[in-house]
Amino acid sequence: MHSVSEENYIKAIFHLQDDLALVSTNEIARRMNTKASSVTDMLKKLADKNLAEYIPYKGARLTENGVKCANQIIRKHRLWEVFLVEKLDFSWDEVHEVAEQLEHIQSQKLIDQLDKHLDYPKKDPHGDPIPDSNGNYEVINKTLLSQLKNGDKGALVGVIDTSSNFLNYLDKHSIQLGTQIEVLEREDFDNSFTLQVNSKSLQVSQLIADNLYLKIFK
Amino acid sequence: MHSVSEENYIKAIFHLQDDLALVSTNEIARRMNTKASSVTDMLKKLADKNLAEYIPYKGARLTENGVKCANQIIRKHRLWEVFLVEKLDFSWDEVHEVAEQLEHIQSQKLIDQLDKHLDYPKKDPHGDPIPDSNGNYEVINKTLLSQLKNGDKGALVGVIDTSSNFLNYLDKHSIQLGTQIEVLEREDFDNSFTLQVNSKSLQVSQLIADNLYLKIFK
DNA sequence: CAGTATTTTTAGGCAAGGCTAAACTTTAAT
DNA sequence: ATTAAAGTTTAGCCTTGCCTAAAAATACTG
Repeated sequence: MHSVSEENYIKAIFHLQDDLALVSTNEIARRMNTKASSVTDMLKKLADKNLAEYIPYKGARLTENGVKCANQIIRKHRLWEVFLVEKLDFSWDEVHEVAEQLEHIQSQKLIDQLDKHLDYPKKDPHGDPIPDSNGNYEVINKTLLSQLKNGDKGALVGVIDTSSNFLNYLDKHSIQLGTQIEVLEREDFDNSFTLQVNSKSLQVSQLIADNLYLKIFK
Repeated sequence: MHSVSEENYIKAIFHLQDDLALVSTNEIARRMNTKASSVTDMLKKLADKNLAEYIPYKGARLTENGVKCANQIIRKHRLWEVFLVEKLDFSWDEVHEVAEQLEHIQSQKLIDQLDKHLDYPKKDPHGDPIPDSNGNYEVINKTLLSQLKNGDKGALVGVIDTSSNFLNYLDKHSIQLGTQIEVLEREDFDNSFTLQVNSKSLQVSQLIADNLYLKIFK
């Protein structure tokens, strides 16, 4: 199989890549907290293993093989997150770090049985879809809060940032998956929003609006 | 914290050491499937970190610190084994390899919550005691089958070898924890035994008798 | 107790994965 | 079209953990 380091690079490229576009060395380095030179080394290795396509000075993208691999890692990560929240009473801001470790455990039976034990969940605690054992997952219909206009209304179905800082902020305002949110006013000057949430009005910055996914009510 | 490799050495020394006696470099190398020279390197490192006492050419033993550390690793290993058997329907011969990986996950909360989720088990699926979070565990009153005499009788409370090969052998003869075993006859020539198990008579070699722990009926 | 056998350590190397500094491409801007 | 800035790669070095071969220490044996 692949080393932990390889798996982490695969995951990073997967999350950064947007369809056909190449992901740059620097983008990967930023996301992984390493140096560009280390990324170059690894990209060569991933290319050798046919996990990524690498064009020097241009960037890299995962091969079909690499995508398959990424999906399995993400499946494991998200299943463990569900386990931690549902069975071990972790809160949604505590799971990421531990799941980062658990996702690298190698055992097909383990992950199959875990999936079954959790009753084949479709989403993780942050609303992200869990790939099945073939790598397929439900595409979730969602829109970034920052793209909404006055009067738009929806329910929270996902978050992008899964850091404790951000999730604690949401908890503080009793915002969780499913919470209904309405845009009362959008301030074009700084892209901040005035929202109606839990029967209260709440002022949020662009950064926050850029990290919340809603399912819009028509 | 300590690296995976360090943890594995600590565990190996712990299992090999018999109270005060020093464990030799070669013993450790054999158990870890590495070379003696690698062991020497690591013993120096463990000594530097005050996890082991190392006397060149003589051997090593864990310090109090090292023992504490070993107990925590063993606690994690055995709790995960219980989890795999009780919650994910693994059989007792399948758990070891996966638990070897899971025992290195670093998260105090994870292990505390897992313990709670499993309702604070006292023994793992092979009958071995699970240390509590302070490193204390119940001493189990047990005797090696190979030390019994004709007519002795008891119940299986533990196994030493946890390999699939051995555990499958036991499964084949429907021997599990709690199974009653009586020594019908001991053959002094080759230390083999004729046992009464599950209302049948069973011939076992010394190797097998050396891997079964019984609690003797008085 | 001398000599051999065994065990252990040392010395030197290798692979993975990271780093810095220098060299080289590409991009952007005059 | 040059040139400066930004991005990327190369070269060389480091650490961890492992290895082999040789040297050193200890243990055994007659």
